[in-house]
Amino acid sequence: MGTYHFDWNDKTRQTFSVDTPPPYPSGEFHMGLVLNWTYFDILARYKRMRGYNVYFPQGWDCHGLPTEVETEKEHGIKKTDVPPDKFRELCEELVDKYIKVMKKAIIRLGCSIDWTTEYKTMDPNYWRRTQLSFVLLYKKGFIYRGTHPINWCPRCETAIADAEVEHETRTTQLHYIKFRLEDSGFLTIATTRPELIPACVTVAVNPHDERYKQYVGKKIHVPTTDRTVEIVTDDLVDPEFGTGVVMICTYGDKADVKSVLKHKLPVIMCIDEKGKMNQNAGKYTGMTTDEAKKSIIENLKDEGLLEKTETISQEVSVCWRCHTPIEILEREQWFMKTRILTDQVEKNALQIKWYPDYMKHRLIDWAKSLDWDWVISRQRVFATPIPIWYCKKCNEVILAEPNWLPIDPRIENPKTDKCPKCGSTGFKPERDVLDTWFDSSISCAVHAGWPDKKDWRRLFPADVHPSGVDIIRTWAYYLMVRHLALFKEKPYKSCLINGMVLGTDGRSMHKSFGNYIASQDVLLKHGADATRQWVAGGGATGSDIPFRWQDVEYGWRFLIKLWNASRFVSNQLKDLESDENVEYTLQLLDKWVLCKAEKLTKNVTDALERCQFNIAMEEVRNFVWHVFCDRYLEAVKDRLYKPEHYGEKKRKAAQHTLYTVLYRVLQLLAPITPHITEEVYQTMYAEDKGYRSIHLSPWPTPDKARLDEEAEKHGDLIMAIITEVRREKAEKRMPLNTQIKKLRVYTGNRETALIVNNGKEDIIGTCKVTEIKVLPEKEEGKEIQGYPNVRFVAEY
RNA sequence: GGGCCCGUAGUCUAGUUGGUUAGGACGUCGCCCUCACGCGGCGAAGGUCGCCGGUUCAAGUCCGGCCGGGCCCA
Repeated sequence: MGTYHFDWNDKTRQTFSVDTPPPYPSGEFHMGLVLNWTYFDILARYKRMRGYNVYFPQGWDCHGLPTEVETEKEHGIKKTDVPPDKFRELCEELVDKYIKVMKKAIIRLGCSIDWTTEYKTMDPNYWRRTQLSFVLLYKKGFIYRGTHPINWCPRCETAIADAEVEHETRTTQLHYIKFRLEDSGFLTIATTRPELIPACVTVAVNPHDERYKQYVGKKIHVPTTDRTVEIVTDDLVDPEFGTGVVMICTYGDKADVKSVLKHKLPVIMCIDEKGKMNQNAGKYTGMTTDEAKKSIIENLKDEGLLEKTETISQEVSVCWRCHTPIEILEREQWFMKTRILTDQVEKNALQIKWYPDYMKHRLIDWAKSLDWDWVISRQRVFATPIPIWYCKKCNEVILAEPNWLPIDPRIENPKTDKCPKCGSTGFKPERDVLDTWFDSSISCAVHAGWPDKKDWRRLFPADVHPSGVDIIRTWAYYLMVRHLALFKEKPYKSCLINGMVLGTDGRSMHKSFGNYIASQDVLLKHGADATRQWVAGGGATGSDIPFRWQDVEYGWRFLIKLWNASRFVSNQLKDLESDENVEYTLQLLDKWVLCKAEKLTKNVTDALERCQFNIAMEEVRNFVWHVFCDRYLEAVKDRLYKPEHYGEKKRKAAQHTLYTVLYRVLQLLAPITPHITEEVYQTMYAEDKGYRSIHLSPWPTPDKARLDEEAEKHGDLIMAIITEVRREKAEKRMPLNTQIKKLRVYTGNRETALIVNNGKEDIIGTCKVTEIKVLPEKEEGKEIQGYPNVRFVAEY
């Protein structure tokens, strides 16, 4: 059984399950994923050492349009050129290729995943579960089919959900267009989308706008058409925008949808699924929206109806995958009722532990802001089929039974002879497929073993759901609504948020910005452990972190430092058979560093409990580099080199301390830098400690016996004296190894004198002192920083 | 317009419930050439913690206002 294997049969240890987000197999494991995966791998490794039976699965969220597009390109075909199952096969080949590449990157990064759990959402065994969840939600009344305004991406030619719509600021032209009043005269409206004039169903002004009160209720002629519409008032109209008169079209934006509903206006669609003008657009029929816009403006100009045009910047709604501006179309689609769950979402979001805490607002605010239910049908091929047929005669919906699944209605008929309503035997399949989020949003239940494992609730809800800040509104939200609807239970107990990776220029990292760094380059240059240090130490959990080569290099230098320190310790321990049964007399500085190691253990443990990886990282790096290496190792060298002078028991004490502290440090670092710690463990400790891997060793708990506050305080004083002596040598531009003939330390009192005397051997060894005198008097001399009464005089 | 977050040395950033001299990294400037490491070591300089006001014995931290930036949503 592998080191990271989850033991299903172990009922004694507590479980800890990670809801690993299955990534989209794009073929590149980018720095954002490195950040994400490192976070929860640190957590998984930490929990494993804490004694949990850690469940750390890995899946792949395979379906989606980018793969369709690339498959079409690669094979020079259109998705409709071949049967859906054939096209699916071609997509699967591509996805498998990309998964291989990404899997390699995850392994290289050192993630402690249990690969026996690997799954792909495109496997029939997975979409069986997606379909089952659809069937169950249908039966529970959460699924409905309806004709509603929906977001439509004309490039992808599919409906998309609110969560898939992003907003961008773009500069655009605001056209001032004269609409002829039926009586006489004109009103000038301002619009950025003149191509929608054929779909204009009313003209609106703000009810409080004095300028236009007289026109309310009057009829106005819609240019390019032979229609007139009534002028209405609407609070949504901003009197400051343009002329304060706007046209309401079906549909220009979501505000139009509200107005149409409010004023019970007709719907005139003039744009089709491909983003072209349809027959409602009159002479503009067949043009693209851009062509129609140009043409209409030309015509209005000719008629003298175009007053002026100005350039403004405007928020445009775009498709998050391709950044094409979306249209709002009215189409028949499948929906999941999500808004009825909003109160539940809020209640559960507040029960969940968020890292960091304020991220819960992202989920709650998003849930509350939704106007529409979730549109779950997509007009694509490479996705989970909707398990529905329609009766050819009476159009009755025939829902698949759970035991028919998985099933593709586009290929197979329902496993029933006749329509349950009219008895007819002809069926037509639902050709639409499910949103890919419908696949991935049951991950918590699927990871736990639903529906096949009887005891799946044992791993449900997941202990942690890790998520990028950008996908809280999709992943975290959809998980929540789906599991609440299916099981009346929240899907995860805690949510660990990672920020975005920024480029060295401070902007978010994008290929198009020219600030893109491929994770492969980073991993190849400095290795996984250095890269993971950049993640852990780069910034506070949840905040965006900039990519900096210097940070990775620092991590890499730290590894070299740790490696060399381990080498040194290993050399010094050559004659130490085993740490057991060694007689030693701990010296002040031994107790000092042991005490500091205990405090470090507590601080790192606390930080990891709170998912404050940056704090854990800094604590342990600081200790290893500055306390252990720069101070303790340097101070103890003399004692190690000259047992004949100090005595064997003092040397053994140093050896014991080195052995103990290095092991502690390796354990504390193991979750963050798994490779180097394992390597050192195997060569120096494995035989003695007996654990197969450092990652299976029990997490250290602070040893109260070693929490010697007095020794720490006294050691700090000895260290301060050493520092001050060095500072004087630096000030006098003398080499550090300059021999001091005589060092007099004045302590001001007898108590302090005893303390210094206790550590004088370390001062002698570290500062190269021939003779030291510790005197309780108060005398002139160089003051020790932080100890105003302690001074020294050195004779060189 | 609403919500959330942020503003700390030249640069990037840490700072849990308010409590010693605001921590770290990069960069800069001296010095060392010490037998684990020069991918080192020892030191130094550099901060009115955006601005204004308040609460408090005590504010980077809490409250209010202002200025500036980011994200999400209208």
